[in-house]
Amino acid sequence: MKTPADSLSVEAVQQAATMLKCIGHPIRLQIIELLDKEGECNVTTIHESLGIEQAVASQHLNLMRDKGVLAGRRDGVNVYYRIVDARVTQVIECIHDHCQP
Amino acid sequence: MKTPADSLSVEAVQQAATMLKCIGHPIRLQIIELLDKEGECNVTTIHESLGIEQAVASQHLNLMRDKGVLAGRRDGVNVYYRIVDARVTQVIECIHDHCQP
DNA sequence: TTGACATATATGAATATCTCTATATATTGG
DNA sequence: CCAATATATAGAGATATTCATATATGTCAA
Repeated sequence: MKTPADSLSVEAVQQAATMLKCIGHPIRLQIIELLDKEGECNVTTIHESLGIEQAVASQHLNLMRDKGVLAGRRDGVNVYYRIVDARVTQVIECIHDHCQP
Repeated sequence: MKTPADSLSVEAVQQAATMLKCIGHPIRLQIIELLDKEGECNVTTIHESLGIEQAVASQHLNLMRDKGVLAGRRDGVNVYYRIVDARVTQVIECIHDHCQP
């Protein structure tokens, strides 16, 4: 049985919900998948890999960066994004473990 | 390094995104928390515990049931909801492990 | 059957999300 | 500086969410 200590605070629930909502979108989840696999990708790689418009990729990337899920690092003309929220990595691996056929 | 086998199919990504979006809402995540802790709850317990309108609780519960996250069982005048998507339980426990202060 | 209680649904308004097109900004090579 | 490439942003239209109010439905006891 669970104990009261297993409950998250209201703020923790809010934060967790924000993070989950952030990755709870097909395109964004695919981006997370790609970044989890590749470690780091620039915008062009992402939008070409997923077959989506560059602007759409950029918008989703900026959204996830604003929520603290991703971070971007500019290298010359490219911006490389990576996952910075460790919870996201954990959730993704959890899903890999439990969503495979 | 990851292998191609670590990637989810497009359908699996869609399914996973739907599930994550489902629990990526403060009220729904709190409901999940409660059900994970208590095992089963009726609508009144949920809406009173969370301090939300009965109709709102019912709406979120029906949404999650429609997405296959929850199931309800009627016992007389009450309907008891429980988590039926094992992935959700895993993700919640994962979040507990990584979101505590 | 009627009343009381629990749950579900309809509806609408406010707000948010999503994606497209077009354009702007940034960086570098020449 | 200029051209080329990469990335970001603005604006708008379509769609989806969210939550409140009101009402409907279901169950049981008397």
